[in-house]
Amino acid sequence: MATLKQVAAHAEVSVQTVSNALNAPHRLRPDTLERVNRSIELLNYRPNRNARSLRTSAVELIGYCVPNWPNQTHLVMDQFLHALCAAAERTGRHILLFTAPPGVDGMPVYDDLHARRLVDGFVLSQTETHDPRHGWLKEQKIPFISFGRVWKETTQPGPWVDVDGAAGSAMAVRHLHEAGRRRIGFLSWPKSSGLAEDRLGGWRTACKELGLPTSGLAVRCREDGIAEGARATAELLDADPFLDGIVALSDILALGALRELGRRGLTPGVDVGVTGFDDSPLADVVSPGLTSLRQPMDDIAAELISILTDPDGPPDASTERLLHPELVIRGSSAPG
Amino acid sequence: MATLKQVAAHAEVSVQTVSNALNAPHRLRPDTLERVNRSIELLNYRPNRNARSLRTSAVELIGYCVPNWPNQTHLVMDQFLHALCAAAERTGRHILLFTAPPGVDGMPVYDDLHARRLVDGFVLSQTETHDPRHGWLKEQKIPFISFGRVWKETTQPGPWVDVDGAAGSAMAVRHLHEAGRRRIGFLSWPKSSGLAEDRLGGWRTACKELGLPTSGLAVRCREDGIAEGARATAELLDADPFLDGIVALSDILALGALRELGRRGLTPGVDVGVTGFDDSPLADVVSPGLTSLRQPMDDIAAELISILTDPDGPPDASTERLLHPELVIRGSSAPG
DNA sequence: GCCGGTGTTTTTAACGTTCAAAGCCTCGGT
DNA sequence: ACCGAGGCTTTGAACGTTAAAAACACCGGC
Repeated sequence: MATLKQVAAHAEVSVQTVSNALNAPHRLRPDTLERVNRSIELLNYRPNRNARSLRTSAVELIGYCVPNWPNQTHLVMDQFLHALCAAAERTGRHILLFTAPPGVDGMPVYDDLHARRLVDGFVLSQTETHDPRHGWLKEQKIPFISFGRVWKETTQPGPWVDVDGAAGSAMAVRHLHEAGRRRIGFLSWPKSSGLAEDRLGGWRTACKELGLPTSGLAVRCREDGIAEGARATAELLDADPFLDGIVALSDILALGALRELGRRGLTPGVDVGVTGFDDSPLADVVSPGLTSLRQPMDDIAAELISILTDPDGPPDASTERLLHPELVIRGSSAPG
Repeated sequence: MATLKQVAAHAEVSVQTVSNALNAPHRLRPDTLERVNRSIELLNYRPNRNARSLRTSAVELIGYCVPNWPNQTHLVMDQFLHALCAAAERTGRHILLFTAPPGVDGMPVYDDLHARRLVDGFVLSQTETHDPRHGWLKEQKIPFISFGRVWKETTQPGPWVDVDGAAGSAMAVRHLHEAGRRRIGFLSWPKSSGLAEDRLGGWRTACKELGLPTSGLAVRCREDGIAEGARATAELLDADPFLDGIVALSDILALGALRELGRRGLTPGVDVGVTGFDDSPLADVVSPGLTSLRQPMDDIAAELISILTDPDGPPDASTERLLHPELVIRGSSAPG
């Protein structure tokens, strides 16, 4: 394994000159640069990242805690991780995975990773209502960025990137309206979820703008499951037989809706238009395909990395970015 | 950020003594150890991993290439990653994620990560038939371990951990047989897939052992999709109206089977028993639940890490571990 | 011929840790 | 009292890199 010293000897320059050839090539005379580069090439030199990090005290690694909540399905996690990695690599960085207990119990793990210089900062996701990690990291002055808002106002939430759920619901409503739907229901979660309130609000606003009814058309599911989605759909249909559209808070709930419609002999996309959220692999795999709101993962990841690694303004200055989802139309909302 | 030097000054010992307190405590007199530990605690000292790695040339990081094959769904990737992280952490290591082009085009990326000392070795997954990575890494003497066999014999495949697909299929067949099924079909993939041939072989062997017919009961699907699974199921049912069991190579194909059964008015679990593979989130989410063969992720991960980080015998000595899947029984194979 | 300036290269000194070897006790045996 | 052995601790050097400062070479102006 070649070192700077060996390259320097080969090119007959000092060690520092080789270092400069890599980090500040403009400082070298063109012919020297050329000669050094030839030696680098010839000896197949690669800088030792540990030595560099020791000197500069920056490891170019970003920590991400891989979530493990068995009750909540992470259907788009692989998409997210791939996008995050790719974005990090575009800035010469990488993602370091770790596990930690949820909530405040996990804080020692974050602290340790940072204190031992395994990472420069963190990307958080699965942000909870009142997520304690934000305040804690901020206090420790550990750089971080959150995918997802901290919904209830803690003391100074810290920087985040999120997708505009209200806008997404509104897009779904307008799409169904254009397809002729006039009585559009909404499958929601318990009130405690900020994400749910956001998406529900978008549905309500859009319906009002279009002159559509909302009263009695929103049902809250107890959890994110197919069975709950089906139950809630049954409840909606029992209360209003003329229901012809359903906007669901998640793909899973939407699948429940599809199932209940099928059970009643109604055809999704023909009798009732259905949309989900997040465009998980499920959406493309059921029949008819599920119309869903895709999270722009590449943009999200790029924003996360860009804010976290911004050399000036530390991300401490509460940066906030709200991105728009994209409606992916499949058979569940439009026949054919 | 406290350093060894500061701790040493505080405890009134030399730097090396503090280092020993951490790495070889038996070398210290009990009272010295106690005093040093108090100083460490008091100053909240954490060793700087970069400095340590520079000195010892081991980074305690394991590279894992996050796959990105849009055509193939990675429904259990989050389970795998969590298990892998946890297993790595149990040995004081972490997982570093990266992206790379598939096949031999990605090799420079692996090479670079290793040469620059960002990782000590690699965990490979999504191993392909004739996967070029094994030979290449072996040649470069870069430590690696593969999740999944290299099916066609390349020159010296290298160490791997895998799940016994044949045993899994056989378990599924025996389970269906116990439930009274006597004509059990198999949904497969093209012959080129080693994984498919493995699982298909297990079905055939088990059927023969139990005296069940196999001729004409295996269908090959062109790809891993719901539609293909449904088509193949239709083909099976058209050819043999008395078919009462289906072992599918994947959960996705099994979902296709469920769909086709429903279309024909047949009830999964009652009229025809269906099983899938991998126990993806899908299996728990459809109705009836899909009986499926769970991959023992924690064991897999533990084996991967243990072989890769084995201090004696380098994993170069072709180590091979074949683990058993576990049958998770749900409504698709047994009524109730 | 000397001066200051500009552009290029080298020297020196770290970054925080561990390894190898040397040093210093203390103690039992002669 | 002296020696050698063991247990514990310190010393010195190194891992490979970069920042800062110093040195050098060249040039145009006076």
